[in-house]
Amino acid sequence: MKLATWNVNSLKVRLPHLTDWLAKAQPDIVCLQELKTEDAKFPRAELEAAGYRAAFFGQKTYNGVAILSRTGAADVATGIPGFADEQKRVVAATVGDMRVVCVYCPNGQAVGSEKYDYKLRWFAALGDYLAAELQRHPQLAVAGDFNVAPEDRDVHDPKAWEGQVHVSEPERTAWRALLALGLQDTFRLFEQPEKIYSWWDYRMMGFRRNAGLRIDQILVSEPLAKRCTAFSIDQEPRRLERPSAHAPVVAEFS
DNA sequence: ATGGCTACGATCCGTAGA
Repeated sequence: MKLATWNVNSLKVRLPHLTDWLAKAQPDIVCLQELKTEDAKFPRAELEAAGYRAAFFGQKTYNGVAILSRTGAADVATGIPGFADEQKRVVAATVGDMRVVCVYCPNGQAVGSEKYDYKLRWFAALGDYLAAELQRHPQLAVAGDFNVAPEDRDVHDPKAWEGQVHVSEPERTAWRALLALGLQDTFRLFEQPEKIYSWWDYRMMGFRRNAGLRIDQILVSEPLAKRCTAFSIDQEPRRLERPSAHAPVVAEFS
């Protein structure tokens, strides 16, 4: 069972990349972020032709998330219950025996900004939500763009990034609070080479220089961690013309 | 050197991303 997550940065622009990748990688479940597409314009027919049904929570211009699956999803929930938010950042669904929560965590813009405060409040609300989900669903996966590089080894140049948004201590503490609920970072379940990232800046040839951050993650509950057999980040789509800045991240389960 | 891409929705520039 392959579970993937990919921030596509416009589903409309990236649809050819996405359908090509689905055909090659053959994932069973795919969490998508930054659709930048309202629900009425969601490319349902194209994705169904590719073999995937979709649960989506779209928004014009910004944000927007979806869960694609071969088998279809049950008990779809949108947003964070009890957290009023205009921004469409969360969709959850049950696929087979797995509960999947797809998240597009706020960027935060700059430490100390209004958006940074929103990011920290949003993470606190997400933590409350995931605690409840873990009670109800032992086989829980939380996949998406967390917009936090958890440790310095997840950052190409920790010195340059020190104290900046995505790596600041309050953000890392908020990210670790999710693990404290009983979730594990599938990337760290395996021996990993150094300098593995999931996002590279469009500017300054970020990808060619491997100037990246590992901000896209798949977190899983203990029972799912025991079933996790492989992890990979597929850099191939990042090499294409007009790529998303993010690479697809994949975890496999027995 | 505080820039540098990319997408979007609005026009031919501003906002946002990370």
